[in-house]
Amino acid sequence: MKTNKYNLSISSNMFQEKVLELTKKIPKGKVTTYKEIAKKLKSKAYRAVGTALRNNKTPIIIPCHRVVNSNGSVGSYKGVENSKEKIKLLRKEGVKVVNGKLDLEEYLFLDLS
DNA sequence: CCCTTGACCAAAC
DNA sequence: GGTTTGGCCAAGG
Repeated sequence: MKTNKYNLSISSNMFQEKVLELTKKIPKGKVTTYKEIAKKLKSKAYRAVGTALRNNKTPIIIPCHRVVNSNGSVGSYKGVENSKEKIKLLRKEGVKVVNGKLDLEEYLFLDLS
């Protein structure tokens, strides 16, 4: 979907908005994956989810550090892979991170309604 | 418009 | 266990 006859974007930003909304719902001490967020949006735009979070201007309000890769590695934060800051935040919330990875079986939060 | 770039994923080496 | 490869799709140039 691109533009309408007035050359205005139709559904741009909606994707990002939804991503941020879902991210806000992740409880402290839990995480979710880029894939699960995309799935909730009925999309396979895994990468676009990352793009949306990168665009996030309010990292405190939007806890984007709780979004990780589906293989259990923490992924990136503020454009930096395996960000020390991201790991720190997660640990502070009670998530065990070992060697840049965590146990999804234990921490994955799926009920994003 | 077309082309490139990613905070990714799954499968295959 | 790890690295590479092709695919994915929204955004920006």
